[in-house]
Amino acid sequence: MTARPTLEKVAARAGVSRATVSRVVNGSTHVNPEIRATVMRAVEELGYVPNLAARSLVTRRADSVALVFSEPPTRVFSDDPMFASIIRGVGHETEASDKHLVLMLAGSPRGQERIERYTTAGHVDGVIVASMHGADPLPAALARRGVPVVCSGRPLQAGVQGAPPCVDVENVGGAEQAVGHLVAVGRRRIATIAGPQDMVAGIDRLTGYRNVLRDSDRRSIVAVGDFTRESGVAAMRQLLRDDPGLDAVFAASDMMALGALQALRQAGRRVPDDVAVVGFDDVPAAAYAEPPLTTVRQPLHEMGRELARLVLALASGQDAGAPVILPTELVVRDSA
Amino acid sequence: MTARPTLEKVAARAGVSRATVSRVVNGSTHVNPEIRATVMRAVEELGYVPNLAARSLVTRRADSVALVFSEPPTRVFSDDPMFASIIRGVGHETEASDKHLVLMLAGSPRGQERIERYTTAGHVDGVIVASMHGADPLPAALARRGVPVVCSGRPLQAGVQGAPPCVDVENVGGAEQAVGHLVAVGRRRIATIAGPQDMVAGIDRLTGYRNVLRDSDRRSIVAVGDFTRESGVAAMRQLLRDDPGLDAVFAASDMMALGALQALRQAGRRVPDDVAVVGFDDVPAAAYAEPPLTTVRQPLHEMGRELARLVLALASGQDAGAPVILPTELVVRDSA
DNA sequence: CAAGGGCAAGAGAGCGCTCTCTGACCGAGG
DNA sequence: CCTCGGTCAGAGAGCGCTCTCTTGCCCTTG
Repeated sequence: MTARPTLEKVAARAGVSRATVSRVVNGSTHVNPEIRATVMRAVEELGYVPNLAARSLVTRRADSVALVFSEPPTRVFSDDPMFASIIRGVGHETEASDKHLVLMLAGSPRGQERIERYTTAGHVDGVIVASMHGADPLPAALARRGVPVVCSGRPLQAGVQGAPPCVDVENVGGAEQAVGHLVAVGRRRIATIAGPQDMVAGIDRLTGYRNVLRDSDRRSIVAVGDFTRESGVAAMRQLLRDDPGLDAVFAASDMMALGALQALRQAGRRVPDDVAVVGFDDVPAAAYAEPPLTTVRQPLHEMGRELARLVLALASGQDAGAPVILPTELVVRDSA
Repeated sequence: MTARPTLEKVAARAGVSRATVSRVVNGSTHVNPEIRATVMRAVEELGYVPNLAARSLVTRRADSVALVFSEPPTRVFSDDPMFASIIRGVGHETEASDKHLVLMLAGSPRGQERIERYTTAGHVDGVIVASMHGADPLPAALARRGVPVVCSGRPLQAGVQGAPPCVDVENVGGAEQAVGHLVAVGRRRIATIAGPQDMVAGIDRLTGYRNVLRDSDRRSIVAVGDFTRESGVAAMRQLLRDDPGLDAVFAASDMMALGALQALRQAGRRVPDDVAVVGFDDVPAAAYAEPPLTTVRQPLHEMGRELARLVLALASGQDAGAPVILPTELVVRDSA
């Protein structure tokens, strides 16, 4: 690694002081255009790039944002295209603001601690916590130390004063759309494969399901999965045992819906003729399922962008404002 | 944000000098155990966390690694679970080495330039370039400036002196396994849906296909896709037009294989009875396809880990060594 | 013509840390 | 007795940058 030029070097070359070069590099006004040009040339010729560590040391800004997945990454990253979309959205926005994105995956408990140390140490301007579990202690810990933090997904203890700002989708509303559609097409015995009940998305989507059933005077038939395909298969089988006469299923995630499709096929039920199926997420695979899956689309990319925008706003001293809730949209395909 | 304690503060509290605290914090030997304990206590009580910017400024290390996806991220991150696996693998390893992971997605040309500036500026100890396009100028630019760089996927100009070190999978060998299997089960007219011919993975897998066909005295039937599902559908249709009598297809990616499955179904061909299909990648969806897809598994997670290990080794001054080529494995399911 | 105001550039003090160098103190050997 | 080598803690010099403060200049004004 060859020695990289410093401000000092550039200043010497341009025949000005360090301070002036700094002003030019940082785009300050109040610099004589002629001198500015000279400095620019020197910067160019020397290939000068500011040392961020030095800058960060004095400005106490890091120009970076941490994106934390504090789940054990196995589940998080395997199947689920959602996380990639969020990452993309966040990256999109951080790039636009010229910030860097530090990705932290909490594999081990040691990783957890590491993340907490790192993020609370002021090495980032803000933290996006994409953990879906409500019980995650990280957001609160960060907030306590004054680090700007934004959560993806309404935290479980929401409503409590001091809950960190968050970005979420209309989980209740989306589920209502899905189940409402099932009701509208005349289904009578509508079951659900709920998500894990320690995650807000799991809880809220079940709430939406129950809301519609209550209002339409139907009995609820519930099995619980963990958002994975395998759990969808198991839950569907359970449902078929519990109520062989069911004629519709709302799955709280597309992966579970795909699993349900598989279980239904194995059980000899036709979709949607015998059993209508609606999922949630609109993952790419949903459109290619057999039959193509009717589902509730969430704007993941937009969610990532919003997350980044919000944390950046907080980092620049603005107030949090109300939680951002993004709309969902029912995508009707063939399965219901 | 409350003022975070500095080394100075800790030193004052422990009644020692800054240097001693530094020694303790950095785990140097040659410190009296008693004093060490006192210092540790002070660190604990004050909640001291070292300022990385300051440390980095003097040590000229960044303790972080950049992972660059220099493709337009649309394709990269959408469907493809591969990237998530690589990220996970890299994250796994960086965490183990207590390094940070800076993720950079080149969306725009401006992003490209930004990445180049950032990575060449010495703000990271090393760079992992996960661009699959052989023509990417970034690795060479980095190598020129002395920044440790590792590529995922053998670069196109390999063999040329000064090609950066890389980690790749047995693309040729994997394709040979796949097509060999097709030959072994008695297929006569074996077509391929090749990947893009400006990517090494695309080129190499086609080479593997041709190798086996040549040796087994069969005619090659080739259509080219771009690794996406949609392109798989289109290519399969083309193939069916070109040679309606084909009885097997090797697709250079699972997504294309899934597309092929769909096109075959629509064309009324049974898989594997009429046409056998083999994919490449072993994405999670492959196991759930109708019928479950026979494919070539690549150890993506391991690839990520190896990538990280390699760049970390380079960063610590070790030599590159030969390219790391990870083995692939034929996973026989029902489609062939 | 002197005094005041405004603006551009330089000087210099750190930001928090590491690391070399110096100095103090100990026990051993001449 | 003094010297020598060895170990461990402190002193202090920066790392490259930003930013406040000061200085110097020119133009306006009384």
